[in-house]
Amino acid sequence: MSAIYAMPGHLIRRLQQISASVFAERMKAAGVDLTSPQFAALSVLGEHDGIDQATLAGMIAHDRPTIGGVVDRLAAKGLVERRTNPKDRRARRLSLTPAGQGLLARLAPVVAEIQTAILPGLSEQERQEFVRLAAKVAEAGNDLSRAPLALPGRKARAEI
Amino acid sequence: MSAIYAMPGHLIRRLQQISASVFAERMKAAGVDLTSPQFAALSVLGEHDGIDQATLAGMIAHDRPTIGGVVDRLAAKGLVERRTNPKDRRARRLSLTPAGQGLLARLAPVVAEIQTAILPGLSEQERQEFVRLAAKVAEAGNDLSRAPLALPGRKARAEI
DNA sequence: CGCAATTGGTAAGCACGCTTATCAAAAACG
DNA sequence: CGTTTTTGATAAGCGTGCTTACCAATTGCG
Repeated sequence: MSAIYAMPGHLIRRLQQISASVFAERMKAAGVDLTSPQFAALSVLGEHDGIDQATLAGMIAHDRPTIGGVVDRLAAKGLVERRTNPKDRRARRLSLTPAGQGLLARLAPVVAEIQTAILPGLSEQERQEFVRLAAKVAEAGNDLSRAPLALPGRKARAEI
Repeated sequence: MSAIYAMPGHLIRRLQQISASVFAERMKAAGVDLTSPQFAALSVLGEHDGIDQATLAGMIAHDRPTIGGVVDRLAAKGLVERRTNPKDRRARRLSLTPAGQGLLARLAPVVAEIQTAILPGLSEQERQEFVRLAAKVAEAGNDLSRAPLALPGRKARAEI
């Protein structure tokens, strides 16, 4: 047995792989063509209408170029609209189209189910413990990641 | 606060992001140009000389096309050699070059350090618990992933 | 006010990580 | 023995996720 199998780095990659597979499979079963970053973007936009791409990137912990591509594809599917902000002509304000809102509502139960399917083999208690530990690492390690989570401050939120 | 922040799927992605960043940064600090899948491949090859690409893919839980690219890059760096297996002319037998062996040995302490740095904010006990739970999920969910871990059977190992 | 530094967005490029498809070779089968 | 099935590798294509670099717009500061 190679040493890598007990390494957290390898295990995390495997979990990400399992998580992505489960997500893709369930979405396909629901007849929806959406990847998990696309869903994350949709979900945040559902709660924060009108934010720009850089803010969205910060809220789902991605870099700007990656989010640009994700939004491209969401826009191509007619789920998201991009409008130039007249107050800041660099920025693109994003909002869900009616189709995007409808899809998001329809997906709520599907995504809820996915969250338990993602952690197979664990008891309910273990699952909670896993989430607790993972959240702790995500918070402590936020600044170590290349694209840290950046929630907008109160002022920025008010300006939307 | 959006609902996504408590979802295991999102947390796992964040952990993977942190893990990849830490790995990249430490490798760079060590003056080594190697990504984490490249290291995983190198590590398995160090213990299983002469396996073919499909076997390697199974042992690090990747699909064959991905491993093909990883091996391409390792070969380009002069760390791995690819030879056609005369007994099965479809297969490419892989082995480390002396440079590959040397690098692998040099990296052992670096990689050991990385494993604790990957899980910041946890006590030693919590880290062990995290690894235990993650390993449990990885095992239970193996068949859910698109590229399950596939360790060669005793017979296949003997044939190498 | 005017210039410097910052910020939003995108382009180009690279490495995964997966899909489907294709080819050649080997194995399994009747 | 021949045919079908499986298997190893690769090609092409798509979607992240990141880097550096660049432009344009805005902000901060003297």
